Amino acid sequence: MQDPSVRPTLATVAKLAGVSVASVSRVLNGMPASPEMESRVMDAVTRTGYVPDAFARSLRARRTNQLALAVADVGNPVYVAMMRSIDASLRNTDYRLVLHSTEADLGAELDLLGTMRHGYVDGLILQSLRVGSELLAEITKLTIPSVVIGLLPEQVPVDNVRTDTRQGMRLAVEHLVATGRRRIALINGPIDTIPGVSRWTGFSEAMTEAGLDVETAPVEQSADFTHVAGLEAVRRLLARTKPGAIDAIACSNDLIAMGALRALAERGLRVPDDVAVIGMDDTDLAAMCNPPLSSVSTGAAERGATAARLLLERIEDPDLPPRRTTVQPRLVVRESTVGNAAQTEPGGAP
Amino acid sequence: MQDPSVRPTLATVAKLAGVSVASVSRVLNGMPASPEMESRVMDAVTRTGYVPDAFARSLRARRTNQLALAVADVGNPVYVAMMRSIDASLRNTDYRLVLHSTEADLGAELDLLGTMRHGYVDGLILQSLRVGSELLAEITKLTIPSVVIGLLPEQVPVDNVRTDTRQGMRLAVEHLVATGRRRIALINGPIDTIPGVSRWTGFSEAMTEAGLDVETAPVEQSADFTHVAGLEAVRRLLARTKPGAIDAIACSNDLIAMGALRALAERGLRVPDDVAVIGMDDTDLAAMCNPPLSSVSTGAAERGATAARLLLERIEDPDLPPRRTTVQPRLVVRESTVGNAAQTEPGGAP
DNA sequence: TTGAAAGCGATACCAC
DNA sequence: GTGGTATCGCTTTCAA
Repeated sequence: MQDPSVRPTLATVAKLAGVSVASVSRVLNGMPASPEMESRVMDAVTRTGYVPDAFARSLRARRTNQLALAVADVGNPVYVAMMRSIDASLRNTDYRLVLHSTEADLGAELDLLGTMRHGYVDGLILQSLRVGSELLAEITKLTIPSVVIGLLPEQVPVDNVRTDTRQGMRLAVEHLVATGRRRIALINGPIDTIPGVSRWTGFSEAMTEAGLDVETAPVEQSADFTHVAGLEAVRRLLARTKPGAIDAIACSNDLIAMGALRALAERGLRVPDDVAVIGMDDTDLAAMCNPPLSSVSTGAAERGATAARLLLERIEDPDLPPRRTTVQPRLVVRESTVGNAAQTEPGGAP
Repeated sequence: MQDPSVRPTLATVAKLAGVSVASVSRVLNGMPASPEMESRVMDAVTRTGYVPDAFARSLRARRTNQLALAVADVGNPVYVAMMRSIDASLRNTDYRLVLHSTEADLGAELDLLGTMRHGYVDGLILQSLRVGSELLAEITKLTIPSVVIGLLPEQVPVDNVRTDTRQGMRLAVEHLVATGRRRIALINGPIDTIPGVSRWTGFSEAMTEAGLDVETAPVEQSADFTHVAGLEAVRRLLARTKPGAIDAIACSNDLIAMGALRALAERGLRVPDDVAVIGMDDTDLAAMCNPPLSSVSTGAAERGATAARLLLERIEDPDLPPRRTTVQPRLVVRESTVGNAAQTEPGGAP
């Protein structure tokens, strides 16, 4: 072992082995070399405790071995699930993951896209709730491979992973109808967001197809997609409707659904006996609820894994045409809609 | 604007401005320069759209502007809270966060510590459940500034952030006793882990001090700290004890407590009327439970923020003596122990 | 104040 | 197969 206070470099190793730095580099990168050379180099490497410097290598090789992941909120279970599966997808590659939380703030997102130009990552996965024209402009200007998770307009030439929440909400309502519910309420998120609109559309379509009147259906808007806002929305809903007027609540996501479970309990209503509740996203929370929450999976993990795959493919071949992947929602039945439910019941698009 | 396909470098800017690269570098780094020089450079910079290359700068400056964060499980709400607050702490610095999930696997942790030697980060925050001798050996060998979140032996000269879960469990039991409970059960995690031992110790101490018999107290071990394992453990507990034999359950964490809420509901037992339940960690989940879960906060966010601060300080001054910070647990009362509880009730060490 | 030039540590090209 | 060396993009002496 050498003096540990100064980090050994290729030159250190080369000198000790009595060979050139070029040879050391070659051996270390698995290029052809004589057995004699190999053993001398490897010996010197272990004796010096040499480890290549990531940045020097990157500077030369024009490759950082880093990918950036930007999520709206590192605290939200849906995004956590995505992160997790992206992390898992990268485990057998030599990419590191640089994490950015944008707090769903446009300014932060724009900033982030700007910093990409410093070239500290080989690619970017951007998860964004609302992709407006401003953001879009920056995204298309990006010079590094990138994948957007979220709803991108059709013509944008950027790899995109999305999920069909309109269809997801239809699955939810169809399930409620199939299990005998007729007085179905919707707790939607803000209607001025893309997710809000598509959920509303799905609800409306499914209700109509079931021969139920959407016009008179109780619909309440939650201030946002959080538990607290959901709880308050359901309280309002229950306050303004007659007892028994509602026998099911379709919620825009699991957090809101948890609020619903709570609000119903406060009123002494039993789930699912009096009122069925279904959520959306099928986060880890759903299985942990009391009672366990039926939910429509929006495939967060699958979306994450797909995004990772698309990104790696594009890095491999930047000339690939832009690709668009849609993850189909899937119904997961638990006890909040069916008392003695099977653990899981497959569902999905026809 | 230049040809966008080739990234402008300092040389590009220098040529356009008709000055030397050294001058451009100086201006860009805010070193003294004539106003004339400044305007010429800045003009050329905007015209070329120049942005410095992160890796080239790092290679030269011996500073990566990156910190590594290794957590046992990016899916666990406690670690998510830590991540979040670390991320927030770094927001106003120019450090990026490289995320690693070790899956609580020793091999993965050792691997990770090894990769640190590639020098791609300026510092490391390592959160680990069980710091054994093997891991410890590697940690002390680390040549970069690092902070460990978790229980480190006293003599280890590494910055350490910890929480006193023994005291935390005492707070939980004292609260149960203070609210009239006497037949208190403990659902502990694996007793062969550090957290498992300290929770048991705290439980035992508090019970004894309250004049309750620990020997006969119902204690069940959960296979791990997850919801499913907790649910099963509580089912076992209820199966082997007489109805009414238990009027409170202290749980080793919130996930287990959620399992308890569910298991009690399955038996038709009311919370808190029949049985009080208290969790630990005070994760986001606690407030979302039905009923909302009393919990002992182990200050995940605070621990994260502290770790970040310690790390930045050490990077600033590597000669600082090793520091050890303990975050005191804090009781948070919700409805699972007290029917009509105040939202939060301050508590803590004497 | 400004410019020339020497590295930082690794890779890859070009002779031998 | 091996060694010398230019180069990646930037910072930082050292002179002028």
